[in-house]
Amino acid sequence: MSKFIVADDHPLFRNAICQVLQTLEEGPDIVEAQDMASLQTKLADHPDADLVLLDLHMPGAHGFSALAYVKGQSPTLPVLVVSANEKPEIMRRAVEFGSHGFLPKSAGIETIQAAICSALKNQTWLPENAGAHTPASDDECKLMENIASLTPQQYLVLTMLAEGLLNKQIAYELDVTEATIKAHMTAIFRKLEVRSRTQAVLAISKLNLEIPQHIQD
Amino acid sequence: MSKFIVADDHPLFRNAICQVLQTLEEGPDIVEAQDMASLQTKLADHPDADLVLLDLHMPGAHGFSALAYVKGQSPTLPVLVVSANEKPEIMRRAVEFGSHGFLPKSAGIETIQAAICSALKNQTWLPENAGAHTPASDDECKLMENIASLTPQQYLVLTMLAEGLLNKQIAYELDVTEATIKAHMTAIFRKLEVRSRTQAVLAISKLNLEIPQHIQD
DNA sequence: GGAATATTTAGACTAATGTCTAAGAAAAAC
DNA sequence: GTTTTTCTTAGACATTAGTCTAAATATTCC
Repeated sequence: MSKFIVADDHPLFRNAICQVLQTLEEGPDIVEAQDMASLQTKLADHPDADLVLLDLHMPGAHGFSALAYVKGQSPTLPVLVVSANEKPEIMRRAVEFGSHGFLPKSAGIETIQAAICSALKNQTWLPENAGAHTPASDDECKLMENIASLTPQQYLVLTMLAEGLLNKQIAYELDVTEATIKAHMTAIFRKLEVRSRTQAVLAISKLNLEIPQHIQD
Repeated sequence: MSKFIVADDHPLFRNAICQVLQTLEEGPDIVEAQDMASLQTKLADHPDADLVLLDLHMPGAHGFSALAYVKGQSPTLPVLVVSANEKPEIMRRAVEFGSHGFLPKSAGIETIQAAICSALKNQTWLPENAGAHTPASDDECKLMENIASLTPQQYLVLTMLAEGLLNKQIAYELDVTEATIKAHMTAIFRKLEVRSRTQAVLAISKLNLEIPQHIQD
């Protein structure tokens, strides 16, 4: 019996995915996450998971940085990126960045089944229209590695920084003192090899998905 | 006789465009710019220009914010966006944001001629594969207007901020004091309706082109 | 010419950032 | 069960950021 983590902010879609998972085997163990914070928890709580289905558009998930984080926390856990975005570059970069494939949300049931089976067998799956492979730049790969090296709390702080929040506000949200946030910031800057919060925001922006979410919805 | 401003950082491509312009009429007046700073100068020096051919990938041009700036400075001057990017969303957004069309760099001579003629006649031109129209969000349009309201110097400071520079560094580059940069920053924040440099960077990032430049080149 | 706008700067201040040292507590890894 | 990593916090400190008031200069618009 396999254990799945389904990370998507859309309840209807999570439900649909669960339906498909149940066609693959009897009573699969399914863990759901509706945002990046809950995914962080579920990841830590279920180290025995066999596959993550990850929507890069979840609240708190800043594009590919979310993938970097999951791969950093669980390097051997297969990840299948799920997105409404169907651009070949995105699909290929998802694989380049360590996922086991890309599943467009428009896919039919058979396609979804095939992709999941491939990922469980540790194979990569891509839609037919993904086209030729374009390698990601060294800079980008380096950045993915750097983000993967962040601890869970550091990643959380980084995403809140990427919302434009002040240290004070982040501290309040996380119910810790500002000193703690400052310590995290310094650590984050070191790992991302930047010297200020502005540069950190610029770095993470480079991993953003291409189309702003509000356009394609 | 028409006057053209050709803004592209690639000398070969500028040259090619000039060739095409010369097929359209006898001895056209052609002004060239290789980066955003020189485009700012040329725009100010040539208020009688009839058309701008604008590459959004020029150094200093942060995606659509460059278009916003040109439209803000010269609201009635037709702009033809030129880019290697051929994504329909980009093309349509270019028009949505006030340009008179989108010219893919892969276009043939006849196509380029047609696009330029359309723009000169104040008509909009789009490639056939641009597809259906998707309106930009209100937020995005508002942001374009806000950027268009920036003065030339303010825009310049904003782009340097978007490079991750400190006030002190920007002041040194522009050969003014830090007090001047601070004054510009305060003005920029007001116009962009943000409260910190971090938020300003996030705002301008929303107008970035979809694919990082190093991938598609 | 006069009015409005853009650019520049200073000084004084407040607030926010960021680093360093040091250290306690909790959780995870081995 | 000890070691390592993570998370937390404090205090002191230096730097940077940002606002406000005020003003000089230059350009442009009408």
